[in-house]
Amino acid sequence: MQLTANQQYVLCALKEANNPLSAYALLKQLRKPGFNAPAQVYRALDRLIEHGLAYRLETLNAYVACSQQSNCERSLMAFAICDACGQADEFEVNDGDLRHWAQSHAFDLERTVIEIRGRCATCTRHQNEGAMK
Amino acid sequence: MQLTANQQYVLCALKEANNPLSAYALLKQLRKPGFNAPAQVYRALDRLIEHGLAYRLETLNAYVACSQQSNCERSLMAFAICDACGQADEFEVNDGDLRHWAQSHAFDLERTVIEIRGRCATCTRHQNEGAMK
DNA sequence: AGAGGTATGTTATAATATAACACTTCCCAT
DNA sequence: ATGGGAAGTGTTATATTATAACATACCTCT
Repeated sequence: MQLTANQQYVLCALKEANNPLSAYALLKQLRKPGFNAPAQVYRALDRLIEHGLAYRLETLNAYVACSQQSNCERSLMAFAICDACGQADEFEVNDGDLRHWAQSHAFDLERTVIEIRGRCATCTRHQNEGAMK
Repeated sequence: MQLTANQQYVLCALKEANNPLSAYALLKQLRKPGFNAPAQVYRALDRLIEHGLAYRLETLNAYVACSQQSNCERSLMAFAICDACGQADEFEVNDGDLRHWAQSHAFDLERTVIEIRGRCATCTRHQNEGAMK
């Protein structure tokens, strides 16, 4: 898989970010390398997502690089998104339940989205410390 | 739980629709009863969602009425969304896996989103018939 | 009656995403 | 080698989704 220059720019920006980035945040960052319009960002994102190198977080309208070294494509990834700090953790889940429902309802499953929202360990700890004063 | 007039209008519109409706589709439908601005729709939706009477479909930016008679709040609901006809089926899933991940990572889970995309049984059948000509 | 909370109507604007079109680049089949 | 097609690019314009802000209205409890 060979990435174009634009796709590499976007992927690098996502990898260097600590948090998910919106398409417009990416655009802002990539003005210097020559990005001028949202379509450029969205097109690169589309390809990256197609190839499993990035994900769109549906509950956030934002994008992240795939954090797994190997094949994200083989397994189902879920995201835990912290509402306090914005970090998104990717993890693998067993989708047996969903596949079972799909099969028993003759639903031809193409794509699965699983996102959980809440507070990450770090932010929960800080919140508690605050409360203890 | 007592709904206001606006909330009832929105809930009825959602219930009568076969498919998920966008906020602006709702607005368009509710011009006659006196809706004039998106904020009116969004506010009503917020309350309905808060009370478990409606859901937002994150992958669709659209809204549906809860299809369960009883308490959707007690269990985790997932949606199967057909990319051909747009229908969204609500069903209950076991989120043991996710809760387990959250617990073992000290993630304070607030909300879970599960949506699957694909083709419903009916549309898959029609597609096949089409291909058989 | 009046204070506090929630809902409402309204105007304006922010944030996210796509359409459309002309042009380029690259590959490879003739 | 060449020209034809697929994919990518740069650009302008616009569509779609969502929120901010603020004045007013409507309840409910005292």
